[in-house]
Amino acid sequence: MLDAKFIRENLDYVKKKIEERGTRIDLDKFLILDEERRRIIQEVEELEHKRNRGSKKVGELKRQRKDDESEWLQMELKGISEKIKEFGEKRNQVEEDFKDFLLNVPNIPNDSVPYGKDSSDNLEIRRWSRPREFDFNPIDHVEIGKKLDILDLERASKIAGARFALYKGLGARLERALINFMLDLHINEHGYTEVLPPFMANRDSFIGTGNLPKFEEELFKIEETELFLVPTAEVPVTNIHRDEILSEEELTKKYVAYTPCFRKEAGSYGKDVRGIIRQHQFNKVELVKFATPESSYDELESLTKDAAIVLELLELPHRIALLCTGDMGFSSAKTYDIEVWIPSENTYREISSCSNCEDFQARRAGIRYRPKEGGKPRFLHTLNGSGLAVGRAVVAILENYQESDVSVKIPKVLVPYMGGVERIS
RNA sequence: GGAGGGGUGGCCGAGUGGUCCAAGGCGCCGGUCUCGAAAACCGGUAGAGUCUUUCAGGCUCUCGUGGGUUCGAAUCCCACCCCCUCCGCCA
Repeated sequence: MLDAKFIRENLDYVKKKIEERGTRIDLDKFLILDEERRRIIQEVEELEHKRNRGSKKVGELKRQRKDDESEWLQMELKGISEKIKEFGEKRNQVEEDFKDFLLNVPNIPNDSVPYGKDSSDNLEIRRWSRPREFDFNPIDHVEIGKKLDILDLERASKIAGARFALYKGLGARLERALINFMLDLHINEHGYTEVLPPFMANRDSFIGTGNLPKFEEELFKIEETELFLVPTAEVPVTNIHRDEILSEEELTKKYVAYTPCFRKEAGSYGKDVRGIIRQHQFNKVELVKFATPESSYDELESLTKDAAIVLELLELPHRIALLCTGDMGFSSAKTYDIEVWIPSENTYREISSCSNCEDFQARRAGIRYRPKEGGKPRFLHTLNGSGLAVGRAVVAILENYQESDVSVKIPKVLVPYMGGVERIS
């Protein structure tokens, strides 16, 4: 959520920045709403002031046993109270419209974000290693999974439907090994605190991160309870500190969490239908940071590095892209995508997305900190990034590490996590 | 699921219709004392919105949330949410 005062005072700038994202928002409507809101606040508060003063007087009169005068005044005040109620309803309505409007305005891109329409305008920042050249015809992860009997998509669809996976044997083991490897790395080497949050969260939490009210159709909802399955650990973990005031000394706070993620993938019909690239349920290790405004962009760089190191250690070729204004998520002010090489598609595919949301989520979720030098609490900056998407890491390993005999070598760092297994064959 | 208890400022906790502009304590900040520190003592310490904007102040709201009663609600009434204890069921 943007600061209403900031929009009011920087209308042209905000307009331009929102347009750069390719979002159309009628900010003139906002101005009208804002003006009406402030007008009605003034009206109501003036009446309330009158009433409060009068009520105090009634108390005095009663103590002085001036019952007639009091009676008179009470009658007058009753009228004012009725008016307050009437205006109050109007005020509530306007405040609600005002808030609804703000909750649907996306974040402003940081000035370091390049302008662009879609993913083709993203800026490649760097590449790590080169795709391997095969001296045989490589096959895709679906075939590898079937031949090695570690991935059974037919039976998964019998159980739950399309876009679900059933891992078996060393396939399941590989998924689990990756989760543990990533968690240990971020905990031990990068200083994150491990958390294991609920896999469902309530509406307020989803509003806090910006997934609601705008993107409800992408979520799985548990009807009876008003809970939603988390589409990413970003939701429960960022909300750990909702409505809290932290002290500056505790910042930067760094959390890492493993959760399964549930997404309806509405609007992606016909996209990535083969394999396990795009699933309704997948595993992810997520990094979340709470930082001061002054440090958040440095923290974004280090967070992205923390995520990319996973791929370096797995020795998987990848590149990092700075997303352009038109390709960023709703809550983000700046995002780096990390993309891993997928041989069967002859291209890089997103495996991590690292964002600085600045104070956008903090304002929605009421997450503040008290500055060291004292004074008013300030909204802090929230950051998050995949570290990494586990299913896609499995795809990358199977395809990049395949041999001509359809066996798959296990990356060195994972062998201990695989109970010493060095090859799936 | 049943019964009972409870949600008050950064934290603990008192407060059953007007002087609550929320006692007291802890913590924090400043001062006195001291070579310095501790202790003691003194003083100050919530947030949001809005207006005027001498950036200082005025006003309004906030005691879990939303309604209601009343001239006036932390306090009375209704609904909901959350936490705790016990019982039942269960991994």
